[in-house]
Amino acid sequence: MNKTFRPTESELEILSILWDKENATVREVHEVVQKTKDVGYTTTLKLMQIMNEKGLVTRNVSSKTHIYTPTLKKEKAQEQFVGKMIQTLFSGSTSQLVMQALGKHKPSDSDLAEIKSMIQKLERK
Amino acid sequence: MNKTFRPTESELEILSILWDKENATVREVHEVVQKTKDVGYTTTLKLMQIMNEKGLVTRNVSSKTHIYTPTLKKEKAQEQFVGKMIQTLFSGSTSQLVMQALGKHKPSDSDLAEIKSMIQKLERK
DNA sequence: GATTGCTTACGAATATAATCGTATAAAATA
DNA sequence: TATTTTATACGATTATATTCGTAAGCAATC
Repeated sequence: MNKTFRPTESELEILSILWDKENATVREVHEVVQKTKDVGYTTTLKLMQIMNEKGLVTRNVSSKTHIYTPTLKKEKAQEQFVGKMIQTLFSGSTSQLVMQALGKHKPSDSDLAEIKSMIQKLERK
Repeated sequence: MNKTFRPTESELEILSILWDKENATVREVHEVVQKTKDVGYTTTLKLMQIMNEKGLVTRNVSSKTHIYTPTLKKEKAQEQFVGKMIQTLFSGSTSQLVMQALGKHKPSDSDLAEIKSMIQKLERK
């Protein structure tokens, strides 16, 4: 079994910061959050405490300043959100999602090459 | 200018039904909603009334039973959600999203061919 | 040792989303 | 025409998410 987490918008923002840094203190996270949102320190603290209760993160409490680590893996979250999006917005069609993404946000040439080789691999299956 | 709507989860579900049917009455929408969620008719009604206030849908009131039409276009919603997802979950990398999608949900051969031709078009740009 | 600053804990306020019950009117039907 | 069915309107409740103020403890600095 593998519980499916459904992080809220704010939680997702914090998670993406944690994914970036591997792990971090509330202050470190808050410093990044502040760049985009104007909220108080205790707001970020509270959110991270709630995320801990939900099991989205764990924390190391051995020193006064706690260190938070995400338990939900980035890949898992990507999988969940992409899957959900394909269902609700693209009528279950992966290719439609891919076309939309490529059309609106063109990747670099090397990225295109990478995608191409992936498609070739898929075709051989 | 072009206001960016941010439909909630329930609103998105209703929108996807409306996109499918072009337009529909509350009862028609509710019948589909009921297949997945166990909620009362007035809940669906209320949601659609709120969506009307927000401008997510318009409605034709000329007969007793109102007919609702989505104003937010499916393509626009796709664009918004895909863009947001690329930013928050894929560090701004379109190709990463594409790879994830292709890896987890393999499209049909004809869809793959379609994607391939799209890539070729992009390469020429 | 007293003061200042940083940290967590936690209750409470506020905002937003979702749900439903009831009233009322129109239409369908008995 | 009386009754039943179906629709909207809308207030109220409940659930969930977000925000912040304040208390208390610890540590660095004065």
